[in-house]
Amino acid sequence: MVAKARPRAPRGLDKNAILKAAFDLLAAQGETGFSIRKLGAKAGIDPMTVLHHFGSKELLLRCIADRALSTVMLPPPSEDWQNDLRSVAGAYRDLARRYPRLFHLHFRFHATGPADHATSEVVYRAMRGAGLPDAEAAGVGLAFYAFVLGCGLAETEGLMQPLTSGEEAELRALDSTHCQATVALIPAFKTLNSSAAYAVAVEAFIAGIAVRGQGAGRQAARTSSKKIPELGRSRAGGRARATSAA
Amino acid sequence: MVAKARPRAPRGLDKNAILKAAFDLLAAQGETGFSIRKLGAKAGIDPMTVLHHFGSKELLLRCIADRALSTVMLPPPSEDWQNDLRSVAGAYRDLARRYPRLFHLHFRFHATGPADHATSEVVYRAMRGAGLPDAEAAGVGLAFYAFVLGCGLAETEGLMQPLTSGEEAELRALDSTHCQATVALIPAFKTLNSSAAYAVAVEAFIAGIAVRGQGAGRQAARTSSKKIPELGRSRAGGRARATSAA
DNA sequence: TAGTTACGGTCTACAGTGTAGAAGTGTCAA
DNA sequence: TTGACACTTCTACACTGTAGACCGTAACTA
Repeated sequence: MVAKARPRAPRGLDKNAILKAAFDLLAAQGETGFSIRKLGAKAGIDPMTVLHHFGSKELLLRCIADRALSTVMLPPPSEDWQNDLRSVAGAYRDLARRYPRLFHLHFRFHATGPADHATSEVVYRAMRGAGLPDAEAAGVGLAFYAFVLGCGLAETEGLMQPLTSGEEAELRALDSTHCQATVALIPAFKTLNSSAAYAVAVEAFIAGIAVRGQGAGRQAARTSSKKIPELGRSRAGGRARATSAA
Repeated sequence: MVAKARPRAPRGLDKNAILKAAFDLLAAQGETGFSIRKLGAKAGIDPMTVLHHFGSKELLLRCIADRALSTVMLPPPSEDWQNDLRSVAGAYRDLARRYPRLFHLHFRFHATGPADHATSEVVYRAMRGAGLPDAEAAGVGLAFYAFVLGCGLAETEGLMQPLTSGEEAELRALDSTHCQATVALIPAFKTLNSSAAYAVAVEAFIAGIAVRGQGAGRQAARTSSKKIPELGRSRAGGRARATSAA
């Protein structure tokens, strides 16, 4: 019994080193392959040391998400609100592609920390720059954020990938009278370019915000669109039916 | 030893009854409070019976997601593609609000089963109806789907809720020179109406798609917007800087 | 009718999880 | 020297998903 392998004494491992190890492990293995015990083994410390520093696994994950967010690079806001929105969208797409295994955390732990505030400031500034009234700028800004997060998550989850042969077979087996458009787009799905799709969708959203802002700026809106709802979803036209097939 | 409490014999519990119990448990407790053992206890069966029918917890969750999706009611596609998109957006928002504890599953297990195909057919049909070329219709259709899912998830995760007093204090503590727009919007955040925000964002996206479709229909586009990128994100203007504060 | 097979259901056991509580070890101030 | 304190580790508990063996019943075959 010469010496205990791990004396119970301070070892100079600061919180940041543990966080870095946790970040790397999660980024590499994903959430299913991530556990406090595995982290301890990888970092060469007792699992309970991790909890002593971070309180719980939940709080540790929150710190990891914050750390990922802090790597987001964003040019300073300019006079061109449209380009500012493109920058935000591009930065978050970058984030999703750099850390696909942990991007989903940004949905769970949103809007905590200064990194997020700097980004959202750009978004809200853009919404006002587009001419939206404050009452709409707040909501549409959040929706733009949700759009960007949703697209990033869709990409990390494989929704934006080109069709595999197995999926193609599944689509071809669909009733071509009821799924005419889906079947017609199969070639497009096979050659899907997620970067292009993302860019076009962002452009569309920005163009729509511009339309909305111009309308609000000139008059009471209600010029270009038949109706601009103030509340609730429109469910007009057609009897509702279940989408599930027989 | 009169009788074993649970004879190992068929008990008439079909897969569907187990699925219903699982659905209810997950919808009520959320994923953290959901386990095979708890489900077994609630349904009065052995936990292994669940696995015998569903193979694994993962596959069971997939079935639960499919079941939720099959409750989506959607009017049949009409001649008005804009209204069709509103219907899809409204139906998914409904879904998120009805089952907030399990909505996130639709990101993990996307596009499996006939229910989803019926919905996405409406989306792709709308994209073509808007005048988008097939190469764009596929990607923008998926992005619209990601947008809808993202907004739904944002709502279930609390991102779209009115500001609490604690969050308000946090925002007020921000540097008002760097976060001018954010601070200015605090009153709007306090009275945020998520239904209205959702509706306005959907209108904006639809309007943007209409603009894009008209441009593509008439000429080569490049009329209303300075540039319409074909690929990649634009990162023009300004030196990049980290958004994390000192 | 007897034998076989297939299936539904259960039991046990294993390797793993997060974390509460206690205890050891070092550093620094009083 | 004596506390107080922060850091680290150990032990233990309640819980998880699930592999593999086992049992009962029903249906089919010879």
